[in-house]
Amino acid sequence: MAAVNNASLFSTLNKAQTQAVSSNAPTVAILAGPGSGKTHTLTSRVVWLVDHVGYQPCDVLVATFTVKAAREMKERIGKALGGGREKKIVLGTFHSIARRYLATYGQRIGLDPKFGIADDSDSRGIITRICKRLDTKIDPPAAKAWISKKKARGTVDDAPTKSKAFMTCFMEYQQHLERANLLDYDDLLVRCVELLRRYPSCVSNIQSVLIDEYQDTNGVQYELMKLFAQERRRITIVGDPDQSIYGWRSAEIRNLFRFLRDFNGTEEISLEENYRSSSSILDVSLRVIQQQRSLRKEPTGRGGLDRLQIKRAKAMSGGMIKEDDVAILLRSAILSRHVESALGKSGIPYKMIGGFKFYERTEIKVVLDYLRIIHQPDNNDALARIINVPKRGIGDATVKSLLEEAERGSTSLWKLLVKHCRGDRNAKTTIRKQTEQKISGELLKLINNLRIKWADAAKGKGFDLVELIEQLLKDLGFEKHLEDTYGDEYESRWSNVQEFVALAAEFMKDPSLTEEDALPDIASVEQVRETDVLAKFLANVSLASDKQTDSENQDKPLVTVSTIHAAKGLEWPMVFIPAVYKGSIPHIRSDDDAEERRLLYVAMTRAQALLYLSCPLYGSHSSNDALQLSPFVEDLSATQFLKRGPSFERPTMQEVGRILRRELPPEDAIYKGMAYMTPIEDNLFPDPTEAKETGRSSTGASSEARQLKRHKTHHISNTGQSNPEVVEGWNAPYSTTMQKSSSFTLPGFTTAGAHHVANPQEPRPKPGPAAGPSRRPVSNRPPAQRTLRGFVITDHDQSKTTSEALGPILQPRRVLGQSQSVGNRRNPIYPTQQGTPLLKKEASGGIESALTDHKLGSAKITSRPTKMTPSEQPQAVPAVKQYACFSSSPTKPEKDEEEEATVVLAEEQTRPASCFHSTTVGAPQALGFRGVKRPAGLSHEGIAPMDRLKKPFKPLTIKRPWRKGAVQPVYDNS
DNA sequence: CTGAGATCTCTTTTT
DNA sequence: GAGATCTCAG
Repeated sequence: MAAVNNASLFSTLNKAQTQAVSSNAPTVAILAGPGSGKTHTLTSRVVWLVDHVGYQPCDVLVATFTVKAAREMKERIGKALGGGREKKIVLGTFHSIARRYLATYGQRIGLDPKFGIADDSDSRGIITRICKRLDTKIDPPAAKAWISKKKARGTVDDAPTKSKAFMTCFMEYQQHLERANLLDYDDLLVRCVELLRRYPSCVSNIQSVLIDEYQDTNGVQYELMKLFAQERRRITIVGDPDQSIYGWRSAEIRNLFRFLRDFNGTEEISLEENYRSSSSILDVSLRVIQQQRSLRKEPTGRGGLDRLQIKRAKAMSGGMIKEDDVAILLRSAILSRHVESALGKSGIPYKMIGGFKFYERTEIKVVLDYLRIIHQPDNNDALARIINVPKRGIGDATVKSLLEEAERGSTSLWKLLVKHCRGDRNAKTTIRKQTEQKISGELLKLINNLRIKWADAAKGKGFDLVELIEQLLKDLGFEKHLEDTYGDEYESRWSNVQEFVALAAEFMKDPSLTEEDALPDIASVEQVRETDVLAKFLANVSLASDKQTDSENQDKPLVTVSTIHAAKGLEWPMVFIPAVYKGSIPHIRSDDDAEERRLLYVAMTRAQALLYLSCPLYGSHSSNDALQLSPFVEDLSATQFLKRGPSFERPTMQEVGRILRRELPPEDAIYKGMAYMTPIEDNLFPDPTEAKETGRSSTGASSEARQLKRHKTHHISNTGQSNPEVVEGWNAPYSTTMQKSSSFTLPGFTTAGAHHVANPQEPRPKPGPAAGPSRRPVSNRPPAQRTLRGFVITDHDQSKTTSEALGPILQPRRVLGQSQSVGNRRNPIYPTQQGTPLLKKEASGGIESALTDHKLGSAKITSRPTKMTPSEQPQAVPAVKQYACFSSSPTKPEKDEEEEATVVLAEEQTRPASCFHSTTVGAPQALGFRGVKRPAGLSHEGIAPMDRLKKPFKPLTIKRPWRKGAVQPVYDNS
């Protein structure tokens, strides 16, 4: 069997991947950059382990970090493995796997098998209450973060005084959870570690452990991984430190070291050679960008909105690009509102991933809380939340005092209420007669009834989860309640509830879709079989806080709107990142700029062919300040903002088609299809001059902003469902355009012709249609690939290497021509540009060019004499969008540069869309027009991924007992 | 004390 | 643009 399977298995793998998949080393570390086929490699390895090595699927454990990744992994393994065998694999997020072990074996460590999961809002609520009660000055969110860190990491280093208050809070919190029989997310991991330490037999069957996105592991997860694998110590990890974006969740890149240290003889494999496809993407994208650049000279239009771009892209590609090829990635989920409403108005179908939490909706939470109480009446928090929903005449004050009373008496709220209604309570808190009746009759009775029914159901009385929920809704008069509370808005709320019921039904139909299957039986180890569907359902809700909507919408192509975090591991032909402004990315509340930078990097590398970054000019709410472009792209944008949005001209689309390996329909077919709409050019936005005419010259940012706001409301009420393309884009007078544009609060627009494009790996040798996807030799190294090692070096030798490597970049100002973007080491990137490579040392020292090329912003820093002083910088910013295009096309002729300077100058007053172009380097201009002082260097703190790329490559310093390719450890695969 | 209406405040990312 | 919090009438 092996032979046949292997053939097909390896046919889709390149050499490095093959090596990774079929490695016989007990521990394998696969280090790879974006787009190098990590997931594919990992899934293939699972297949190999099962089909070739011969492990039972149930003896293989695969852990991921996000639900989506788990789902995808399962699907892909399922496809590759066949026969539904993937269901036997212990696969899921760390949390979900931990939960399964705890549910099955947790009793051994004194866990009540009916434990519930305290989700984020539960924890927050509990901690907030504790903080209030303790009357400490500590900030609940801070306390929460501290506690979580402490659990996830084991230690927290901070001032002892701080720790003390936090510690008290921590202990109270823990007690509270225990009383309510809850585990929070961190507890799932911590307790599972405890379990597996004390009872290794629970995982004695596990032959091999595989970890996806290893760079996201935190301390506990690392322990857990080791414990999962304790029987055989066979582990495969896959990761890319540059995509480490979960530092806030205590992910520690350091775990890579630990891994290499703890597992001597780890085989390390870089998936460099597989960068082929991406590399050709780079190459081709280059040309795409060029096409766009050539358009810049036409003075027709500028700016644009992604929703329009989407339509245009679709039209101009004759349907080659469809909605589902497009993703809009956001730093924060809240931003999706704007995007969603804009998409909605344009009639573009979309789906939202991440951030948007169905189960967090109030109406759903109420139902869930009832279910949780039915499952476990002692859940005080849940009970307290719904005790007065629907209104029963109990107010906050009473609830609070009841809760305190319960706490004092070491009992639960539920028990207290039951007692009270039976009349054996020495009332400390008075409850009114009327209220008492309601509680007794409507709440306690209702819940008790359902509990009894549910208990009977367990004995096979044919009462399932859906019926339970429906009964609950009926008994509660929930629809009426919603109507009373939400008025005309109630319909959507009620439909959410109905959707929830449908989800429950789906869950019942096929629990394995949403939730894992039972853990494998282990001879001689006794298990508690999870029989309670309700428990599983609730756990699933807590651990997979998003619904799966895919099933119904699969026929229609949908644009994806997603948080960047949730987009990790995915890719799309066309990607928009519409909020690249300071405060969003890096986020205002983030204290780790390097991580924010990686985040942007992750976002950008999701793009296969087309990448657009944009920056709105104003915040959406009451901010008087114009938004500033994210410092991460400052240097890029300074040179690469385009006046206009992208043009999806035929040559461009042809290249896109090549990248995607799709066929672009013939020209006539395309134009036939777009008879009545879609401007070919993106000229939504007025010229600077026109902007002035519309009365938009500087009157101060704040009044502008206000004006904007008015426009916004105005617009919303006035624009019907008419074809937005026509209305706004084309025939409408500018005033309308402005209104329309301002209605979209993420308007500014920075196109980036693919991140890759921003930094060409090579000079385009002969820009010709020959640039096919597979043409490039595999020697091109994916930049990020090395970085894992780069990182490793970093820890040892950081200061030195870094400062040397980054020295030139850190220099804030340089004179034109003196420095140059970091191009390909072997070949100066832009033939026409003068200047020397930034990193001479490396240039001679031989890091691969690609490593440095990959750098996003800083690789491109070049500068020229400042043309304007800071005092010339504009104060006011009219409402026009900015478009930026990251490109890497060759230097423009001098003339062009002059032109550009002029354009930028014009923007000084009127702030039209500004246009940057990487090749028309001009950071100072950007400086000028934005009125921002540029930081001394991009990489002021931490080592951003792209910066790390600049470090010379060194092999890992960790000693290993054998060399690659030499003696391999023998599998004891008896 | 409750409940309705008004006002303030925020807003990361995921399990 | 929703949630938490505050204010005041009953």
